Amino acid sequence: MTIPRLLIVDDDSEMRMMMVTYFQRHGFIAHPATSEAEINAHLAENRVDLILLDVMLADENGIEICARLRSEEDVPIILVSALSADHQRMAGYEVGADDYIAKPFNPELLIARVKAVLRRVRRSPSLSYRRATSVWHFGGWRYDGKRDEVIAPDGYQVMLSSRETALLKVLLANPHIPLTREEIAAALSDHPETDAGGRAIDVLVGRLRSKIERNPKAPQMLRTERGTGYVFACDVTREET
Amino acid sequence: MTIPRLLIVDDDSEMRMMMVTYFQRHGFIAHPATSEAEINAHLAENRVDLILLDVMLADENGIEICARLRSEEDVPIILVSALSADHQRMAGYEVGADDYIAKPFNPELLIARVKAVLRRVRRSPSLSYRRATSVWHFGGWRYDGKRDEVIAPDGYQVMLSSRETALLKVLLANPHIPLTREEIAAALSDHPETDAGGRAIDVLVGRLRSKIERNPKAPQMLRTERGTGYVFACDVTREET
DNA sequence: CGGAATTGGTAACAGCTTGTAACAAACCCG
DNA sequence: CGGGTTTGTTACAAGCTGTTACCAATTCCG
Repeated sequence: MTIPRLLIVDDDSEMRMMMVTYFQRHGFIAHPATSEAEINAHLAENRVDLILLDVMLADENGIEICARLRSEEDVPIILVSALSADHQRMAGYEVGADDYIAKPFNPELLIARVKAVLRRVRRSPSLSYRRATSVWHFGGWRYDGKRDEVIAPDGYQVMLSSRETALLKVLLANPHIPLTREEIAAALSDHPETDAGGRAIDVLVGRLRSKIERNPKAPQMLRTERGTGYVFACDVTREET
Repeated sequence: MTIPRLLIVDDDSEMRMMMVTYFQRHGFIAHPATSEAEINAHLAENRVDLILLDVMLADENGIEICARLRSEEDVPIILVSALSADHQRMAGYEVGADDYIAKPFNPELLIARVKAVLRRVRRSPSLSYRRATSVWHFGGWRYDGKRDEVIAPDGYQVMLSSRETALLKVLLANPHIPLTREEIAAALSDHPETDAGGRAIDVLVGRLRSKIERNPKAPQMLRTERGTGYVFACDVTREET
């Protein structure tokens, strides 16, 4: 676990430096900033784990800064403000702040809340924009969306019809999420109403099972959720390219 | 984006139902619970995105419950409490809560803070938190939550229906803890009120007994607690994988 | 202690959901 | 066109689940 890097944004120099030294003394890396320009300059050059942003800066508005940052970045932001009325807090949360802390604050509590946000952030892998890849792996199987090839764990290629392939793609896009027949039908077709009457999805599911399930009578991956629909109960990974 | 699923834990029935309906009216899926046993029972069977946990329950301590949940699970937790002193809030954050909200609270602000936590959580790959399924052992039996396989002590596989499996999971999540029929029904169903009338749970228990008890007439594991409900009187271990 | 009342067990049943074989229509491609 | 393939429909069988009814077990209470 690396040391968390904070950016402390406050235009009151005494408060700013007090916070910086306080966090440093508690094992954080903390840098000061006083304006949106400084935030941007710092972000351009440094990794930051969390921004502590005062809402009332000299002639800038922390809420607006937060909104602008959020429109581009996913950096966690905790707003700090002497304005503690509910509607002011709401405004902070509405522009995407992770927390809103009223001044004056208990320094220990501030650290606890910073840690709470970091804990949550650290658990989620950083969101990185990844080029869409077309090769999927699931339970030993491999599906190459570019060539439309489905390869079984034993290496043999399995031939799927176009409809079966389409169903597989829908399932791969929604692993572990129960899908109703209606949702599947809608995802498969530009004319969802076509499937209105009948059991088309059931039959389609059955046919796909017969090709990709080892024992179609006791499906491991393409499970039935009685009363709901079907779930693809299988971890899916997209191949890095 | 799927609808967020909340679990509202409060022992004051008026407050609990008020919150549940309020969240439902704002587009959330919300389920009530009153105790740690109910939380476990619900988590065993349902996806949950966030738990709103009252700190002062009848004879349980929300802080301790939070600590126990956190020691195993990564489900987001917001603590709610009438105790708003700094050291009490600190205690909440220290056991891993994502936020700590004082009662009485502004309902709109509560929703804003719930959304703030969910926003942060949603970056993670799996949309909804689901209790980690692994392999469970109990009295010589083995249940593989991933494959949904139940293996008897003699090595043979026993086929359970989906409802029977769901019941087994609830029991495994609460060994040695008496569960009322209502708690079981609530964990098994998205619409607890459906089971209102009848003996569905009794019959379900009977069917499960007939499959996993050596002598269903004198159940060793799935015991009846007359006047209360049922207990899973069996040590359960979760295999580390 | 004994009879009534309460509580739990379960067989039987009915309603509903799902699986799938069989058929027919549509489609594809030479 | 003409054969093979794919796909939706239908019909039936099988399975799942809640309800009811009845009986057994337990508890209550005079």
